[in-house]
Order: sequence, then structure tokens, then C-alpha cells
Amino acid sequence: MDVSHLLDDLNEAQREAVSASPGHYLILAGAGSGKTRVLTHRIGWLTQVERVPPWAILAVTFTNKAAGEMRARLDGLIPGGTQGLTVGTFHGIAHRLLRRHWREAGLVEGFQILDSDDQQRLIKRVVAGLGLDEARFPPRQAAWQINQWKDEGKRPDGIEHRDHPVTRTFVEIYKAYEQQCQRAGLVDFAELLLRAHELWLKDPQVLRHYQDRWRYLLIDEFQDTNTLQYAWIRVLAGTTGQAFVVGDDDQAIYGWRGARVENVQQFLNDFPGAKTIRLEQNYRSTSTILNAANAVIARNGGRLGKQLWTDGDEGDRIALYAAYNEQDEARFVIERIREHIAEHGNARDCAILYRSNAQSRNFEEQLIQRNLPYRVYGGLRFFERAEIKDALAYLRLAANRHDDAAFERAVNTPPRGIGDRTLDELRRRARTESSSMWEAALNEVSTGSLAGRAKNAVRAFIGLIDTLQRTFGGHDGGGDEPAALGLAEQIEHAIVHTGLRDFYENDKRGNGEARVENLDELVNVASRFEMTPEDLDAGLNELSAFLSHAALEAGEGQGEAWDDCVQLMTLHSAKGLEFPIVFLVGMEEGLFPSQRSTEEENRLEEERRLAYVGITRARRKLYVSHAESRRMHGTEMLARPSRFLGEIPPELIDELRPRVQVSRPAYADRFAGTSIEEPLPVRLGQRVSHPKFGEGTVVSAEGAGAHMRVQVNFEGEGSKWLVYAYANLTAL
DNA sequence: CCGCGTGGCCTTTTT
DNA sequence: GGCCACGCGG
Repeated sequence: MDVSHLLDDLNEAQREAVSASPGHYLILAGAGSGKTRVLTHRIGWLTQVERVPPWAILAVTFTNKAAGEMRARLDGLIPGGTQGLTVGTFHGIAHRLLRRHWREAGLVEGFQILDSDDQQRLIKRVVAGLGLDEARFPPRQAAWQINQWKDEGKRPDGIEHRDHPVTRTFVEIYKAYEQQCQRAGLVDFAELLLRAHELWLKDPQVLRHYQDRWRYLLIDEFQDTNTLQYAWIRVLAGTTGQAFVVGDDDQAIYGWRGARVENVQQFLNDFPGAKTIRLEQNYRSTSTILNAANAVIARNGGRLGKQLWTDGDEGDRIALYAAYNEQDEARFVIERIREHIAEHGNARDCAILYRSNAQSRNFEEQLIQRNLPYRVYGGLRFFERAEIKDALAYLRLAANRHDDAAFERAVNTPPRGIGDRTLDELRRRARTESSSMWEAALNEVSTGSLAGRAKNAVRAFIGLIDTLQRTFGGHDGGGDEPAALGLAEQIEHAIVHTGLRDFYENDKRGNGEARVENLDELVNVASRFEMTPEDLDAGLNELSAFLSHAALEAGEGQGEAWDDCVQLMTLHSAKGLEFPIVFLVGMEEGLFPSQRSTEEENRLEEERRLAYVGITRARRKLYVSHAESRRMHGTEMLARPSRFLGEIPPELIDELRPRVQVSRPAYADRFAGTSIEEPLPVRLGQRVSHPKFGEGTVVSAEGAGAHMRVQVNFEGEGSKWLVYAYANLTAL
């Protein structure tokens, strides 16, 4: 068989990876080095040369988008040859596994998935139910902690320091939350992975089955794996599986959400005989851009080491613009974009990348003013919209009465006279009888102490859900059921008969019209929905499959990627993408690197990797900019240029609009962390006294001169930001 | 139950 | 500055 198409057009390192002999491999793939290509061609090689049956291959990605791209490229590469191949996200694969083995995993058959928003609401109610002070145990933080524990594979009984009062309380919240989920048949994202992992550990037969099946494991973005995902791969690989992991330690930017770059190093220890192959030739950027990226990332310690190179052009120098303020910065960027478009370029060639979402506003305002089309990535996705979740809550409730998260959402949206008082009563009853809200409602209607009006309202709601289910043609027992409604009809029916549509139509808050459109779109989406063979295989019904799909794949943000629009996004969302022209904006100390990351070396290095990611997004031309003054959180702040700018070799930079002020130090010295630091009037760690707040310690400072602010951690009062010039602090 | 005023907060994001 | 959660008054 001719397999030349698998190796032609590959460089030597890529070929080595694609055609590697059996064993474990770590592919260190630099930015733009053809990583996806290597992954897909490796799969082609395995199936066509090594004669590995496709069903023995498992390819894991982090996002649905990445999984979809891989599938599409495989289809192009090995036509018809991908039958039975598993490509999916960690969560998607865990989900399928649990559907198939729900009994062994200790779940109910029709379990549903809780998204982060549902999870947080549920935890909030758990915190309230335990009688805890929400100020001392914020639901947000509790959710974060629980997810962190789950990501580390920990159940309440396995948590250390449970004798510490604060930890103990969080463990209690965790326990109570777990019980609620179990009773309601709900599984959150982290739980999907944890359950699947536990299933393997406690059921050797199931594990054996999958170890025997998936002998070839390919993992994308390996540097982003967390503890549990890594454990998952190890268990699944067992002693027979072969792991081919692809990643880049220099692009690890998700440490804050539990990803462990250390896993890359760990892999070499844990997988016997693992070999490392480096992909360093870059096919994306000019050598100028690569040299800048290499120089910046070289400042990080503990790297596995890689040096990007290209045999392409040197290209333009990097343009640096020092703006007066954030508006001047936006004006500069938009002007360059206008010039580009005027020279018959496309708007979509240009990307504006920033550290935090709030920075998009300035650019959006000026883009609107100049009448340029743009698209902001991120933000609310389709299935995360309130009206969509409202509609789905009715379906969830019709499918499973004990889904408290859905009950709470549906019960009074639209308003039907079931207020907080009534709900508190139902919650109290559900808690004491450890039942679902639905059961509590039933009991309350028959034997409860609710006032007449409230009781009627609750009774009407129960009737509404029952009717809904009957109309759907569910499995409600009765002999002569009407023909079952299709998914789209069910949704349409629910939207109309629950009053949701009317409610949003008459919504005077201005966006009602858009919400109704979204509801209509939901019906459209449902009518186009098709179950995958895996869904059918797992024995899912259409509704369950659709609901899972909604939670697992929240859909696109606004707009379509293919329109000719200027692209605006955070540096994090830009990972994996590339653009001919990139504007890296807001390169200022305190913003990028962000204030909170400058105190710890680890976090600073992660910021630096983010800078590396940003620089390497650009194909032809990179602009970097910073503003000397910027409005942040409502106040004008002065900021020094980012240290990362100073880390780019000066000879690669073209400074636009050279500064005329003589009062400022010359170029190199303007950058923080290079040589001159403006002296601070206080030291970090300095003990100070404040007339009102008492004594405390200076923990950080930002800005300069009259605008300088310091953060002081006061005993008893907590930490506060104070404008140094007015704070009247005395050093102790 | 709704609308409005106030106070606190404030990186990054996918599943 | 802007968003969101909460509390009060109609």
C-alpha cells in the first residue's frame, strides 16, 4: 500500500514522530510546528502501516473544537478508514463510559450533566441549607474548592486537614453537595472524570475491557492535563497501552485551573522507555517574530528546552507603540487596521489580543465608530443563555422529577406566584425529609402548611409538568398514550405552554426580542439534532442525548468565524490560532503581567508563557503596545511598560513615534525589570500604621507618583488598596 | 413579585 | 467604570 502521502511534506522530526516504532512518545511541539498534522498522520500511520484496527485507537483533546478539527482532518487523510476510531474530549469520553456503565458507576440511568452555572447555584443552596454564612463560605469559593478536590481525585473522606475548622466546613459542603447530586441524578464536569476513573479502579473487568480495546492512546495539549486526567491516562495505558502525547511546556497557561505542566516531565518517569521528539521548525511566523518569542521564553527556568526556527523570511521588525492612554492605543490599532484593509487586505487578518476581557471595550467603541466589522470571542455561549437554560429546565424536569437544579430554575420562570417564602418552605421540607424538591412540593400540596394562594400555585406547577410529560408521550404508564412528540416539537411545546415565550415577548428590559429569537433557534437546533452511533450504543433516548450535548458542548459564542471581521480575544482564547497581523495590546506592568501574578515566580512564568503564546500567534506582522495611563476600575492609573517588552531584543523592535519627552529614561530603561526600578516610598512587607485601620503590612504597590496605590493587609480589617498620597501611612 | 438603589468586587476558560 | 447580588419599598 502506498503510504507516501503520510510522510511526504513532513520534515525529519515530524517523520520520526509519525513513523515511530512501538513505545511511548512525548512530542514536544513548539508553536506552529505542525502538531495536529503529526497527530493525524500518526493515526494514519498506525492504521495503514502498522495495521492497527481503528477501534484500538483513542485520541483525546481538551475542546470539542479540537476534536472536531481532528476528525475532519482524519477524514481527509484516511477516507473511510476511521470507522470505530474514538476521538473526543476527556469529558466526552468519560460521559460515554458512564452512560454505558451507569450501574457499575453507581449512577442512575438517565443521569444528567450539571454545567458550572448549575453547579454553583446548587452549591449556593447547599451552603444556605447547612445554615452557613455565605460571606464566610462564598459558594463561588466552595465550588472552586470542590472542583479542585475532584480534580485531584479526592472524595470528602480522603481530604487532609479535616480537623481544621475552615477545611472541615468545606468538606461538609462537599459531602452535602455530593448527596444532593446523587439523589437528583446529577453529575458535574469534574465528577464525570472522577467517576470514570473510580469505575476503572474499582471494577477491574471494566478497566481490562478498555485497556484491551484502546491500546493506542494519543493525547493532545498534554501540558494542560490535571492530576486526574494524568491518572486517567496512566490507568488506561496500564502495562500494555502505548501513549503518544503531544504538548508544549512553553504554552502551559492553565496552571490556575489545575493543569500541571509537571505532568510532561512526569510522563518521562512513569512511562518506561518514553522517548522525546522535538518539533522545532516553525511554519507560521517570520524569523523576527520567532526570535522575539525565543528570547522572551528563554527567561523561564525549568524548561524542557526548545528553540523555534524557520527557513522563511526575516520579515518586518516588531512595531512598538507607546500610547498616552488606552484611547490613544485603540486609535493607533484601528488606524493600522484601516490601512491594512485599504491596501486590499481583509479585516479578518487582524487580531487584537489582550490579557483581560474588560480591555475589549475601548477597541469595540472605536471599531463601531469607524464602522469596521469585528467579532469578540468568548462571552456567553448559546446553551449558557438564561432563556435557553430556562427552556431546557422544563425538559429536564419532565424527564426526571428529582432534578432539583432544574426544579429551582423552572419553578418560577416565568413568575407564577411561587416566591421565596414558598420555596424556602419547600427547601426546608426537602431537607428534613431528604427528598427532592418535587417530592417536597407534592407533600406540601397534600399535607402542608402553605397558604391557599401559594398552595394553588405549587399545585398548578405540578400539573403543568405532568401535562408536559404526558404531551411528550413519555413513559408515564398509561395504556393509550398519544404518539410521542419529536424533540423539536417537545421543546416548541414546552416553550409555548409554560408561558416562557410570552414572558420573554413581553419582557420590557429591551432584550426580550433577542431572547425569543434564541428560543426559536433552540427549536431549530433541536430539529437538526441527530444522535451519534455512540449515543445510541449507550442506550440514550433523544432527549437525554440532546441535554447532554447541550451541557457538554455549550455551542458557539456570538457571530460566525468566517465573516470578514477583526478578531478580538484574550490571549488565552488565542492559543492554537494564528493571524497574519497581531496586535498585542495593554503590555503594562500590573495588567500584563497581571498584578496578582507578579508576587510569585511560578505565576510570573505562566504569564511569560502567555506572552510567548501571544507573540507566536502572528504570522507576518506583530504590533505591541502599552499605554502610559489607563483607566482601570474607575480610576486613572499610571503604568510602566511590561517587563516582557524589555525581554524582546531591541534590535528586533521598531519604536513608532519616538518619545520626545526628555524627562523619561531612554528606551531600554523604561522597561521594568531590566535595570532601573522606580524607587518606592515604601518597601513591600513594610509594617505600617493607618489612622483608621490600624496596623498592617504592605503587600503590593502599583502606579507611580501621585497615583501610586499600595495594598495593605490590616489586622482585622483585611486588605485594602490605598492611594499612597492620601493614606497617611506611618512606617513602623 | 418587581423595580430600583446601593455596595462590593474586579485575570485568564473549558468541559 | 460596570456588573451583579442583595435589600427595601411599592
